[in-house]
Amino acid sequence: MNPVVKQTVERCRMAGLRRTKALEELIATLLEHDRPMTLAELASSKRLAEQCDKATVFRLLQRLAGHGIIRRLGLHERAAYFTLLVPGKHSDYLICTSCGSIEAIQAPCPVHQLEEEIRVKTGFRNLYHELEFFGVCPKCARGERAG
Amino acid sequence: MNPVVKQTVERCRMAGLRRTKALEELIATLLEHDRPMTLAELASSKRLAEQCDKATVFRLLQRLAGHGIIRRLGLHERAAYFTLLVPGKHSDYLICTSCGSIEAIQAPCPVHQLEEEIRVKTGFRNLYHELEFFGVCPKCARGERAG
DNA sequence: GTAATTGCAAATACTTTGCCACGTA
DNA sequence: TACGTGGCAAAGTATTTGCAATTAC
Repeated sequence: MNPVVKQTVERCRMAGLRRTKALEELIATLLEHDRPMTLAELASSKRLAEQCDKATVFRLLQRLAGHGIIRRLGLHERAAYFTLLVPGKHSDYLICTSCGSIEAIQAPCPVHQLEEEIRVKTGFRNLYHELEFFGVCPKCARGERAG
Repeated sequence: MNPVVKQTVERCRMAGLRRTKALEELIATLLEHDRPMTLAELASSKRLAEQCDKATVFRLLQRLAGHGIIRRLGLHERAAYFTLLVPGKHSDYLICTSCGSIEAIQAPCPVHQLEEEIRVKTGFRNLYHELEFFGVCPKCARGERAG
């Protein structure tokens, strides 16, 4: 099993969750796609479609989000997106408003200092941020895909 | 009439939209609240509740977003949020995950340079970003409001 | 006069829950 | 054994659309 999957399942165990097949497949699926995914995408993905019901995936996502193992994101679509939180790793995203493609941005995030200032000035706890860039990708701009 | 409302309605007219009472009230409502609002909030706000149907507000929001007068935001809630785009003004937001309060952040946005790099490297068109900070506000942390 | 806009009601889309069966610890 | 989990189906919430009537230009 992929070491990050193993490590994440271990975090789930620490948090008091039971080690089920569905849990492992969900984490593996999120990890191998390496981008935020919707409930519908997850529930119909190869690993999970055969494994369990959509309601189960939903409840798993809820539990994992509650324990800080995954995070729920907005991203403008009607459906919510979920992304695996790997300790020490932070991602911002670049999203095409035409075809809906989503990719993680590699560049170092320029927001940490502002985040620190906000933490100090406002007294907010458990502060984190989300940064997304939206635009029309070159393919869509060329008309290769309709939007 | 508030000059920003007037100016924004004028932009709508330029874009080919008709000047209706509902349009003016919608823009005035968004402006006076000065924070992103949901369709439900807007449709039930004092100015709009008496003015028109929720479907009308929905379609107005759609049209305005299509013409770049307002923008649709994610913000983690199930409902979509909408914010007025005033030329030359950019806001990032600080959101309490416990009570749901939303406030605009005054500090200059630290993302412009990265945005420029992304524009150049990826060839994305019409690029813009959204930056939100989430956390638990001091009131909620003190237990004044349940979460 | 003509096309955009609106209201009402019905249809969708996505999420969330109830209840009882099942599996992990 | 006990309690977290899972399946199925039904309910809930927010969005989106059809169509005939109305209104801005």
